[in-house]
Amino acid sequence: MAANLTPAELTLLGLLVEKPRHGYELDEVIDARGMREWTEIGFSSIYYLLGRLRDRGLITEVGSPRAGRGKARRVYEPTPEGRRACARAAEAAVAELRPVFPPILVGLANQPVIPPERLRAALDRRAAALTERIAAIGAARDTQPDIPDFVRAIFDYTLGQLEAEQRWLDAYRTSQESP
Amino acid sequence: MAANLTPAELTLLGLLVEKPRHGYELDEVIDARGMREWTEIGFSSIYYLLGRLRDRGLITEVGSPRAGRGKARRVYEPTPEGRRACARAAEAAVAELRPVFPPILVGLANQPVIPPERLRAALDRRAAALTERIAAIGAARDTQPDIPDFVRAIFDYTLGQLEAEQRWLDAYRTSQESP
DNA sequence: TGGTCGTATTCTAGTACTAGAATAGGCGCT
DNA sequence: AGCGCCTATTCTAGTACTAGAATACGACCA
Repeated sequence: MAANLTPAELTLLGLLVEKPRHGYELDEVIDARGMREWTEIGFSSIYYLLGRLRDRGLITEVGSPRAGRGKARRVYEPTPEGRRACARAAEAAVAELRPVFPPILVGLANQPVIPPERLRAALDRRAAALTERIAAIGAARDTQPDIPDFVRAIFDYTLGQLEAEQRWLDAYRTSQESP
Repeated sequence: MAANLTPAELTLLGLLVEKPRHGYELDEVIDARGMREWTEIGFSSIYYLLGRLRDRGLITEVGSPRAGRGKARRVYEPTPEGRRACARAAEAAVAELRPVFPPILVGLANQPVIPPERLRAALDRRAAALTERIAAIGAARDTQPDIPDFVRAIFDYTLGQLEAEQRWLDAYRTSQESP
C-alpha cells in the first residue's frame, strides 16, 4: 500500500480526477481558483509532484495533444488505483483532526519579549487584516451565483474560523487595555 | 539583515531568551510543555536548528557545565541581536494574518469523490475527536492554578478555533442528513 | 584499572522540495 | 527556407530537513 498522500499531492490528484489535464493547465487552474496561497503549490513543484504520482502508479499519461504552437503537452489522468487513493486520502483528511497551529501562537508564546505598545499595535494590525479578509471571503461567497454545496462548506468553514479569531482578538485586546 | 525566523527557529530562540539552555534540555522542555505536536520540532532537528541560529549570530555558547555523568553540555544564550530578532519575529507572528489551511479543506474540496456513507462516517469521527480534544484542552486550562495571562490566551485562542469548527461541523452534518 | 552506564552531541546518508535557467519543438511570418 | 515566438516541459544546483546510528566522555563500580 502506497504511503498516504500529502495535501499537495491530494490537491493535484483531485484536479486530475475532475478531468485529465497537463502540467501547465494545473498551474493555471490553481491560479484561477485562488488555491495558490493555501495549497502552497509553486509552479516548479507541479512537474515534480506529477512525476512522483506517476512513479507511484497513481496517474498515467493519456496522450499528448498539441495545441496551436508549442511543445507537446503531457496529459495525465488518474489510474483506478489513483482514484481509490484520492477517495481514501480525502476521507482521511476529512476525518483526521490535526490542528494546524498558526504562527500567531508562537508569537503569543513569546509575548513577554514584545514591548507592550508594539504588541498593541501588532494586535491592531491583525484586527484590521482580519476584518478585511472576512469581508472579502463573505463577498466572494455571496456574490457567486451557483456555488456547489461542498464549495460553500469550505467558505463557511473558513469564515467560522476567522470570526472565532476575531472574537478572541476583541476580548484579548480589551483585556490588555486595562490590566 | 537576517532573513526572518521560521516558527521553529522562533520557538527555540524564545526558549533560550527565557533562560540559557542546552540542546537536550530544549528537547525536554518541548515535551514537558506539550509543544511537540504543534511546533513539529523533532529531536533530530534541534541541534540542526541550534547550529543555524549560531551561524547566524543569534545565539552564542555560554559555557559547558558538566552535570554528573555525561558528555559536556553546550549551553546557549541569545546574543543581543538574537533578542532583538526574537522580539521582532514574535511581533510579526502576532500581526501577520497568514491563514493556515488545515487538511480538512483539501478533503472537502475532494468531497465529491468520497462515497456518501463514508463521508458521513468520516465527519462523525471528526466530531468525536473534536469533542474529546475540546474537553482535554478545557480541562488543562482550568485545572492548572496560576496560568500566566499570555498562556491563557493561547488556550483561549485554540479553544475558540475548535469550538467554531464544532459549530460548523454540526451545521454541516445536519445539512448533509436531509439534502 | 578497566568495564559499562547514562547523558549529550555529532555524523551520515537520504528525502523532499524549490527557484530559475535551459531546452524542445511546432507555428506563422517574410 | 529560415527566423523568431510561444507553449510547455525538463534539467541543474542548491537548501532544508529528518531519522537513526555513531560517537564522546566522565561517573560509578567491581
